[in-house]
Amino acid sequence: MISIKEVAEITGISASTLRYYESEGLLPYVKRDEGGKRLYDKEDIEWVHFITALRATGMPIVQIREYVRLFQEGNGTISERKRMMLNHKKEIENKIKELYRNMDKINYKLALYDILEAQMNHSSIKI
Amino acid sequence: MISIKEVAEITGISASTLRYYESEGLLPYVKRDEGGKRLYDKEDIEWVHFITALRATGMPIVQIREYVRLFQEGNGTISERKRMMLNHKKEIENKIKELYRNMDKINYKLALYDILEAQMNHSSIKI
DNA sequence: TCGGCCATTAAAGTTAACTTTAACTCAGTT
DNA sequence: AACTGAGTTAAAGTTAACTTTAATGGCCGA
Repeated sequence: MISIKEVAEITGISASTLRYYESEGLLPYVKRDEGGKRLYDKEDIEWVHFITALRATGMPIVQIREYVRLFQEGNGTISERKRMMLNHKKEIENKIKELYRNMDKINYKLALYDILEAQMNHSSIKI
Repeated sequence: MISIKEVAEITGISASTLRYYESEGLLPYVKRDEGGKRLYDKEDIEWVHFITALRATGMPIVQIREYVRLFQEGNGTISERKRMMLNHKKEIENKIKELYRNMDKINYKLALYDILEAQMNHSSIKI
């Protein structure tokens, strides 16, 4: 059972963001000590890591909250949760494809710069 | 020379966003007709497409503005512009790598769901 | 000349995801 | 007893990138 500060250090998510995530229903059941301070166990940390992966891939907080809600409902929601993850995986794949497509345009620009520079060298013009 | 509405239709960027981009210095030298209405030529449309690629890959508007500023300065800034594009390309590559890394975590979750579902089928529990 | 459509600007509003602040408490140290 | 450091909450603030609104005007066909 570790403090919020330690979780922040381990996960790279700031203490205030951890509190914010909790207030948004992304981290239910975080325990407290006698003084009311948050205590995180190993499972909580794993969960923070997973949430971070969902966030880093663009899943909005409302959707993560919905996922957590389904999780709390129990095994009856497994197929729905699986469907959510499959959908999200497709979105990530699309995002990657779009990044590649747009990177092509930047590569094209870079190729033009190579030609421009070559021309300038050829005509002895210094940039 | 086409209207803002047509450019919006062609590029998928709304007219208000096109005006916003212009006000932010991303689209300099857009001409006007006698009535003060914007007129876009082929080059402008290409530029909108390129800006869109930069935006879609996460380049912030301030940085695009800086790129445009260098472009307007002329050929003396070619190496700097090329450097910017190379940097941005690296950022996109990193972004893609991070997406793959995080997708792995989602794939792991999906594998767990497969196991869970298999177990439930085996024990004749219906979800 | 009227309605409809398209345009203009400046300014205000929106949205998501945090972050910061203010006021307070509590535990341990000197 | 005072200080330090970490925690708490609720509320306000921030940021980027747009979007919407309000007030205005030109043009064109019926």
